[in-house]
Amino acid sequence: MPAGRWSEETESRSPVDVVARLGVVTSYARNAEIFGEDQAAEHVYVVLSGAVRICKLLGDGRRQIETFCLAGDVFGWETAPKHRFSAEAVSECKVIRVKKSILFARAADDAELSHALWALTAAELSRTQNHLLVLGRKTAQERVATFLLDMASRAGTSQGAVGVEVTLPMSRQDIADFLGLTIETVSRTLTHLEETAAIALPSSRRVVLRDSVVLKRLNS
Amino acid sequence: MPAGRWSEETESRSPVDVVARLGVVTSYARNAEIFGEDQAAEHVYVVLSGAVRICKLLGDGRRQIETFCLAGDVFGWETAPKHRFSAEAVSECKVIRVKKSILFARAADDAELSHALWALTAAELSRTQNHLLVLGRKTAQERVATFLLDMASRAGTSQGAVGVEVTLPMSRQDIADFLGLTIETVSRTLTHLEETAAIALPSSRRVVLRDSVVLKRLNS
DNA sequence: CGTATCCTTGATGCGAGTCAACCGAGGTGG
DNA sequence: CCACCTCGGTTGACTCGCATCAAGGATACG
Repeated sequence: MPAGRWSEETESRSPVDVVARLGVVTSYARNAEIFGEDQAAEHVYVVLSGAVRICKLLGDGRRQIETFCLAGDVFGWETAPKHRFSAEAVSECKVIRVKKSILFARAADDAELSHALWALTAAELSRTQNHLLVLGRKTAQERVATFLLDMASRAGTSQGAVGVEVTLPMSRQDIADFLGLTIETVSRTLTHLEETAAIALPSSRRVVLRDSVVLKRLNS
Repeated sequence: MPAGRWSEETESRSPVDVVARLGVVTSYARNAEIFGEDQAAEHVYVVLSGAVRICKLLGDGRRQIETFCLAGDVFGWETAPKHRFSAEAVSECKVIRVKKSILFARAADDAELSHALWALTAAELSRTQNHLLVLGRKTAQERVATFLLDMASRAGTSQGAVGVEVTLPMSRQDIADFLGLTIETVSRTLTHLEETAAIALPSSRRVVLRDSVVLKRLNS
């Protein structure tokens, strides 16, 4: 496993690998809680396989999913001593858990690692800011289209290829709570996109992006 | 100006001061653009006085304000070589502009500064994530209440003091674009909060928090 | 005093939420 | 093997909160 220099533009494999080598692997069952809100934040996690949802709850049970973490993504990241959100396994998944104290100690005299930690946080901030625009200003159709394109690009498919099939690891409820919609609206919107031939739905969890021009127009 | 050790929990004055000493001061008129979307991101900024809005636009003109930066706040922060949002002066304001390259060079062999940069980014991420919950799941009343409490606490008033008056530097349109609402809904909601004695509005830009219990219940 | 800008208020419409029924894929046990 | 249940998803009828459209005030400024 080569060290690989960190560069500002690319999300090099290196920092995640560095983190990975310092921790231990744990498995979680579907819907298992990895950590809860207000729990002590002692670890940082890297997803190896499966998917994790990061969520916040309101007193009356309303839920907002901040992000979904797929293989290679890092979460648990915080300066605060307590987590300000919870993390749950969307599907059966494996994650690496690393003590924050160990990581920080190492970063203190490793400028490269230190920069990598910062870059990862900045990247997450950028994604979160994009999502703000989605939740604040986009319609249901636009939200769903944005979500599908995002999932497709994260699944590593070549950008804009026609007929790409994406398998969604999460339920409609998860999608709804991520997009600030209800389960019914998500379902109806997907049906509508299928009726207008923008996508195909061979099964509820599998989506084929048919007309990426239409989807991208909805994306902005 | 003492160096002051950076501590993980407190937002020490030190890192901002360090940044401040490396840059030059510039003034901007109301509504002036400080930088635009897709412009080269060569500087980082610190607000000295006044307020700045950070925004993103959709093709058809819909706008989402990501955050308002007040005195002491840092913005412009990004790993990417181009800005992914624009920054505009909400009111007459003064900011310090620092070359990112200089700052980064310094951070490379100053672990403390490096940690400070990371902590600032993490803090902004945390605020952005809270705002996701607001935009995704809160009602208009809750959004406005959350906003008012946030502005009050940032204005440095003692938490929860009754009768605190906050002066809002931004227009109703700015508030609406921050909260994912329309100007009319913001106005009506403020009127409604006034009618129910939760707040008082001596003038349109000045808000007195009368019943912080009601406001806090709306906050979650 | 006129005008521009910002804010408020009212009437009306629509997109998404709510409530409720139904469908279909597994899974389990008689 | 089939009856039954459960769980996730879809669909329909209706409601409601916020947006839209449209006037009308208030404040500041030349």
